[in-house]
Amino acid sequence: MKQPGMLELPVLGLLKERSMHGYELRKQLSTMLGPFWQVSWGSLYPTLRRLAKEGAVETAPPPKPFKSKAKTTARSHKAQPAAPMTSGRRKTVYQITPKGEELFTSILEETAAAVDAEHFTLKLAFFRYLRPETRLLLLERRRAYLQDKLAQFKANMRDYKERIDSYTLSLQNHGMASTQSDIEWIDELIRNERGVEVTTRPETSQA
Amino acid sequence: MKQPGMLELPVLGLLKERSMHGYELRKQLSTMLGPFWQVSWGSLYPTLRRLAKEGAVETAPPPKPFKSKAKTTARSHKAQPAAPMTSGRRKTVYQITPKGEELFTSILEETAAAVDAEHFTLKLAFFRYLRPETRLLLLERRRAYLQDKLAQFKANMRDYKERIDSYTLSLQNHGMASTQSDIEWIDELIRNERGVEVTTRPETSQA
DNA sequence: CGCGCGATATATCGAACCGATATATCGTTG
DNA sequence: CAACGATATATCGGTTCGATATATCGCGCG
Repeated sequence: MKQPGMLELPVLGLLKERSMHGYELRKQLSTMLGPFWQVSWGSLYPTLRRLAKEGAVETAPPPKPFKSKAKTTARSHKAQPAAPMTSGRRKTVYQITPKGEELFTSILEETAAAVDAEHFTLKLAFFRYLRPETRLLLLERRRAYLQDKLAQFKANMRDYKERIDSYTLSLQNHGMASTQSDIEWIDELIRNERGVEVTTRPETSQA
Repeated sequence: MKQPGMLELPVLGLLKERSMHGYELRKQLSTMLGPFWQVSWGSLYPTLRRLAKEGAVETAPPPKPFKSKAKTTARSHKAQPAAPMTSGRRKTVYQITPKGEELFTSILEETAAAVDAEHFTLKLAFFRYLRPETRLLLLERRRAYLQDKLAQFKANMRDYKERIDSYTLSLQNHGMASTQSDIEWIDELIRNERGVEVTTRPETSQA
C-alpha cells in the first residue's frame, strides 16, 4: 500500500461513523483491513493535519476536562520539539465536517483511480455507502482493469516466454492465475450485486 | 510497488547481464516483470545516481563518438537546469562495478526484508543467481510469512466477522484464499527446488 | 510503595517512490 | 519538411514508510 491518496478515504470513512483520535483510527483500520495494510504513523498524522487544513475534519475538545488541569504553570522544562503543546496523552479527537462527508463521497465514487488493487480494496471496505448502481460501475471498472492486466500477461508470455528463466516464468504464471482468480471474485461480487436476477449468459468473457 | 529499496536489485541485476542506459533499463524491466510493475522515471534516474554515488555502477562513455562532436562551442543558450550537459539523446550508459556485484548479491541473499510480495517477486526474478540452498531458505521465509499472514486473517475473521459488513467479509475471504494460493505456489517452487527427491510426507503443514 | 514495562498517544525526520511534466533528439511517414 | 511518436534524461511536489522521540497511563510484582 503505497500509492498516494490512500489515507483520505479510510480516515474519513471511519470518522463518518464516529469521532476518534489518531491512535484509535489506526486500530480500527487494522481491524477492518486485517493483514492487508498496517497504516504507518508517518502517514496517518500528516493526513489528519492535511484533512484539517482542507476543512474536511476538525478537532473537538476532549469530551470532559474531568480531572481539572492543576498545572497550567509554565512547565517548559523539556523543550517541545516544534509544534505547540507537546505533552503526553492528549487525545486529539477528530470529527468529520459536512465538507469531509462530501470529500468522502467524491473519493469513493470516482472511478478513475479505483482500479488498482489497493484503492479498490479500500473502496470495497466502504462499499455500503454507495448506491448499487455505483457499486456495479466500480466493480465493472475493476474487472476491465484486471481483464486488461490478464491480456498483458498473455501478450508478455507470448512474446518473451522463450527468453525468460523458469522462475520468472513461474512468477508470470502465478500472476496470471491470481489475476484470473481476482476476476472470478469480482464476478461473484457483481452477481451478488445484481441480486440473482437475469444474466443467464453462460460465459464470463466481455473484453 | 512502493516499498523503499525496490529499485537497487533489478537495476543491478540487469546491469549485471549487460551495460545499459536508463531508458533501456526500464524497457527490460517491463519485459521481465510484465504487468507486475512499471518503474517510474522519478524513481529510476535518482536510483541510478544513488548507485553511482555509492560506486556500485559507473557511467561508461558512449560506445562510439561516431558522428564527431563538431559543436563543443559554448552552446549554453538554453540554461541547463542543474546537472552538467543537459541536451537530448545522451545515452548515459551505466555499467556495474565489482562493488555493485557485491551489493547485488547481498541484497538478493538477505532474508529479512524478502518476505513482502514486492521484494519477493523481485528476488524471484533473479533467483538463478542464488545457490539452491539460499533459494530454499528464501522460499521458506516467504512461506512462513504467508502462513503467518493466513493466521492473522483467520484470527481477524474469528474476532470480527460479526462486526464487519458483507463486502469487507468478502474481501477478507478473498484475501485468505489468495494467500492460501500463494502458499501452494511457494510449495510448488520448493518441491521443484528440492528436485523430486524425498519428502514423501503427504501434508503441507509445517508451521 | 515504587518501579519497570507495555499500551496509549502524538509527532517528526529522512529516504524513497510516484505521477506529471519539461526538454530535446531521432526516425518515419505522408 | 512538418508532424508525430519513440527515444532519452531530468526534475518537482506530494505522499508514504520505517524508525525514532517523547510522554503518560495503568498494571503487576516484589
